[in-house]
Amino acid sequence: MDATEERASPRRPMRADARRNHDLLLRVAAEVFEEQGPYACLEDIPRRAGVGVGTFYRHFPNRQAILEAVYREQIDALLAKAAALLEAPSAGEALDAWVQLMLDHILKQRGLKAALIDTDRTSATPSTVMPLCKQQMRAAGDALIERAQAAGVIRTDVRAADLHQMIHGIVQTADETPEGLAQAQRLVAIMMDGVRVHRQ
Amino acid sequence: MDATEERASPRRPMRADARRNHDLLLRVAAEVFEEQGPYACLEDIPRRAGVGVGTFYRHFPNRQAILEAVYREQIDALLAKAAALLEAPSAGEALDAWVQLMLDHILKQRGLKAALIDTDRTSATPSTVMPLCKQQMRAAGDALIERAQAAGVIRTDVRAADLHQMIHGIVQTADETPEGLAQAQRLVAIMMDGVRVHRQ
DNA sequence: CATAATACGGAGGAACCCTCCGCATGAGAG
DNA sequence: CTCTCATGCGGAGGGTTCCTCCGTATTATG
Repeated sequence: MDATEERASPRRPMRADARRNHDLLLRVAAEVFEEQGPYACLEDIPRRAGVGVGTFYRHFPNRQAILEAVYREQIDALLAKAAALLEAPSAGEALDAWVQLMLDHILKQRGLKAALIDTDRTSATPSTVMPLCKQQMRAAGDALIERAQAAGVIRTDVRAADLHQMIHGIVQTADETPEGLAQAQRLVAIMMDGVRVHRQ
Repeated sequence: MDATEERASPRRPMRADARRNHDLLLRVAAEVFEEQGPYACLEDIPRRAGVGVGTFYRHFPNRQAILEAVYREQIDALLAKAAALLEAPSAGEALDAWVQLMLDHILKQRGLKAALIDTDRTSATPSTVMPLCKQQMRAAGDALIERAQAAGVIRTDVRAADLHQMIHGIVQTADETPEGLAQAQRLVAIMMDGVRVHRQ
């Protein structure tokens, strides 16, 4: 689940210094993209991490690779939280929490995702990471939704795909301004109200 | 209205060769971005147009400038069509046609718009083009909506901003695949059905 | 036609992306 | 602990792209 053990599989389990640098670069890359956007100068990453450019490019041969790795990392964190929410006492509150997590995630990462789509469109080798993430997110959402449906708190004709498309639509069109964000919050709340079962 | 007369205002009316090159570069740039996406190599544009790079960069000093100009051009074309639709005999059909135009526009230009948002975020001078376009599009949409409302064919509690946010949301989250596009068409149709007045 | 204002072209500096290869270091055997 | 070698590191440097600068060419005007 935690990505710190990735890249281990094929033969040997990756040398200790390589693993250290890999993880360090990934952390620093997330920082740099957060500050400067997904088209930040890649050489800033090894520079800030205090390693050589060669090291960086061996771990992540191009922009697509590092963007994917950062994205993957964030999705993994989200999926872990979704799994934890499955254990929460209230199925309805767990679903609400999940929706809020999705909202924050989309808001923060829409630039990164757009860049990923773009580099993917350009590159010769279409990414497998994005479709996989989508599928995993959907599965995680469905689990939470089914539990809430079993508890009788939300409508039974809704699936994760529907929820995700609605949230995406609302959030991606939101302005970057505080009012835009508040408006997105409001619309998502209204949407979730429509999804809930209201007994009289 | 037509953008061929822009850049004329401040003092003199722009030399003939300059105007020619400006318009030519704008046309070629639209082609190049269409083929290679908004992060295409800028030098391809003057090369393909058969002029020097210096000429290109004098007219459009950086990527943000040329992206904005191309975007502006497309919005102008849309606004002209909206104005024409105001003269159409059926207010209801005019609104439907407008929605369809919006849908096509968003589908085709979402990459360009994302790039614009990104270069804007990076640049020191925030663009005034995007907000202006948004406002103009909204005004154009409102005019068509109000006419349809006066004709009694759509609900009276809807404004262009609502329609735009819904269409944007649906279209931007659509897959690039044919099914994704068909799905977007379907959802927009459903949405418009909800906006219409249904007499019994 | 002469002159001044304007525009053109492309060389070149700076930034960036990525590759390559000589050197360093960690992992496992003895 | 030492030796060996597979693995990893660093950074010089080549190719590309962005953009600037300025000598030359073209257009507008009297």
